[in-house]
Amino acid sequence: MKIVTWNVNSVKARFDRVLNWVDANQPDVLCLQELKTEGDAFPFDELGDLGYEAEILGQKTYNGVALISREPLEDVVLNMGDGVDDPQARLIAATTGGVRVVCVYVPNGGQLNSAKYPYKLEWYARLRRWFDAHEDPSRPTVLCGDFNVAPKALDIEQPGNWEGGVLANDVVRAALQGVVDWGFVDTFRHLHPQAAEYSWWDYRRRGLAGRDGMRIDMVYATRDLAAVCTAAGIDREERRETPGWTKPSDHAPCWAEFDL
DNA sequence: ATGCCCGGACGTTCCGGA
Repeated sequence: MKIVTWNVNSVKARFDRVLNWVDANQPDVLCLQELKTEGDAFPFDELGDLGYEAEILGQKTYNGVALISREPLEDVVLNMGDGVDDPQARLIAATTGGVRVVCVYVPNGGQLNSAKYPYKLEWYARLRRWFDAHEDPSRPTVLCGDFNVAPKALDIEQPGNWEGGVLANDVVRAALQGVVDWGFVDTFRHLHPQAAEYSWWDYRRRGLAGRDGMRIDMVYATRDLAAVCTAAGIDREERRETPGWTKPSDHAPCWAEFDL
């Protein structure tokens, strides 16, 4: 089973690229973030033609997440439902092909001194409580998405540009670790302990050529599932500009394969 | 010098992204 996460930065602007990528790469499960639509622009019909069904939690302009699978999507959950007044569409979960899949778009955090930063930290704390209350770490579970945290200095191409900021400091890393400690393994890092590969390149820093990438998109799996993870990688080519073709997202698809 | 690029919209400039 091949599971992929991809922050597409508007599914409407990325319509052709998403369908082309799915057709070329044939994932079993695809998790998308930053749809930036409530659903009218989502390619339900075109994905159906390729053999997929989809569930989405849309939002106009910002956020929005989707789960796309060849197998039925069951027991769908939309956002955490924890009583917090939070209208942002950042979590969708479902069971498909025998695996519980949770797709998240973690808040960016803005600046350290902005209100968005404590919102990010609280979102991570809520996510851990949500797992404690609703999910079972003994079940095969995948948590994937855009975590807006580089787990280690190794995950940053130019640490001097980012260390200490909202994506790379001890506090946000501890917040991410709090969720990971529920029972997850970072599949990419598990299989490639020393690999310097990245999943996001800022549009403002000349893309891939700017050599300033970060690995902030991950596919986490529970231990038993990670034990049968046979391959994991990042499709850096998808981040490349293609003359005469739709522009790339600033994030690359990140994938893991499980021998199920 | 910390900027540069994108997508979206109560759009012609702003916000958010990370």
